[in-house]
Amino acid sequence: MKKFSLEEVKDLDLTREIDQLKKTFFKNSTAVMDHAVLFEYEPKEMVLTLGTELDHIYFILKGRAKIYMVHENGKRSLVQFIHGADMIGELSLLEVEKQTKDIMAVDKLTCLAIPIAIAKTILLHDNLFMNDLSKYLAQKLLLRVNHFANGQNYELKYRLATYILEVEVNGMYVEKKTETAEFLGVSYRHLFHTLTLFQQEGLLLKKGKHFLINKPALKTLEIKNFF
Amino acid sequence: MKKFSLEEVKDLDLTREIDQLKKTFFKNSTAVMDHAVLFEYEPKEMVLTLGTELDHIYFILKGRAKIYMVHENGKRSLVQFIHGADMIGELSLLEVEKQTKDIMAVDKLTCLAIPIAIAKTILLHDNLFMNDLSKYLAQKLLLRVNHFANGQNYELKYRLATYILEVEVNGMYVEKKTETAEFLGVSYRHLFHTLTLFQQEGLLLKKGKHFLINKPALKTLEIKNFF
DNA sequence: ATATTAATAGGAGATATATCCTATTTTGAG
DNA sequence: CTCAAAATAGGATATATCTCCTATTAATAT
Repeated sequence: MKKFSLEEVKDLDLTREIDQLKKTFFKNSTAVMDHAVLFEYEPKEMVLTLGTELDHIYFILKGRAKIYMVHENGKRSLVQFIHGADMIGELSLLEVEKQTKDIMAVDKLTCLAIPIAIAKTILLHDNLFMNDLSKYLAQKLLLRVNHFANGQNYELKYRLATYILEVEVNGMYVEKKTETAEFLGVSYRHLFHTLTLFQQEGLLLKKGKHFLINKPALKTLEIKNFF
Repeated sequence: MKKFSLEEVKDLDLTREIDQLKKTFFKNSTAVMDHAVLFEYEPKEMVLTLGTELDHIYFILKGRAKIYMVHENGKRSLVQFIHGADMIGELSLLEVEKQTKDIMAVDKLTCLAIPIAIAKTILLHDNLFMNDLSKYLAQKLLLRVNHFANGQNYELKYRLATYILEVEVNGMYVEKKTETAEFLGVSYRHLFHTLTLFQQEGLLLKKGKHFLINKPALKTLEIKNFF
């Protein structure tokens, strides 16, 4: 993990993302920017580990990260992917989370970090920020509930078809299969089994390491309102 | 559904619950009380049906309700039970929900209702309320994610044991089995199968329609941090 | 009171998904 | 460039859970 001051930003090509932040979350609280620093994590680096006490709240500027819940029995589940404009530590800011979850960078991850103490004294008293924060939390809530409820109600083939249609790039499904399995909450083995079925049924065609997708066929399995 | 004005409250024995509301959510916005009315629903009455446009935001004073997500395929999943001090319509207030979910009263349900327009002009500008609302949403988020992630990671017997220990009254498990099945997100049939296993293993003993629980034995299956 | 609906109870069978292996290939670190 | 760690690939088997039945009993509404 590397730290940068905001002055060093120019070379990092993050001015657009930071301007965006100022215009949304910090519209009325530009003062917090005086205390902001940048944190940069390497792919697969742990951003937080279970139970850490947070001293900053993060706003993701670039890159993606995974939030895991670690279970008693040693297993863990991917709770969500987070990325641009997502926050880390909002639950700590509001003092509702006993222990932080595991968070791991996926790509190179750059965050703007505000000391929690500053956030508490400035942001929590900024009504515009609180409105944004509430909306943000409400959206998260809807998304998560949708995601899990779908997982409970549709078997993998429907979720997988929907997911592939969502992340497809130029008619190709190029995501890492390990990541897909985690996101959909199934074992890697089972994902593979279903992928093989999809090939047999002509929904997918393997091209090297990736898959060419049969969009119309996949559409027949698609779940509406999944995302 | 019956409507009451706030003046009729005395006979309903809700003064304590309303005082509580004033002290928390409305601490700084007692003005909204001038526009508040009371809605009372009968057991099993639908409070909202899918896609209704909400004109009030509700605060539950008494009773319980179930929130369902209705899926494309006709199935539905219980998203959560809500009860005293829970809100209905917060997502509409924040304008993040396209369509409301199905909500059904379980017992007799009494809510204090504030017109959405009033809530938007008063509550959304009340920083204390916004803080409470954010905390409320953050807690909901944690609870839901926990619940579903647990469901994904532990098989029924662990969740059931944990649930029974949570809702047990004087050493008896008296909940309706249909409700338990919905809450734990499994088929009624499978719940029953597991209940039978529990009896064979001496974790439960049927007493009429209810079950006498073997606490120490159930404890061995309990999931920590489930609720 | 009577009719209807919901809850309880459980048999039989199917299946979606997990667990546990073993190999090969690819990627990343030093 | 080399080695270790992930990712990909898939066989075999087990099982948690579902679906589809059929009764019986309890609750609720007319």
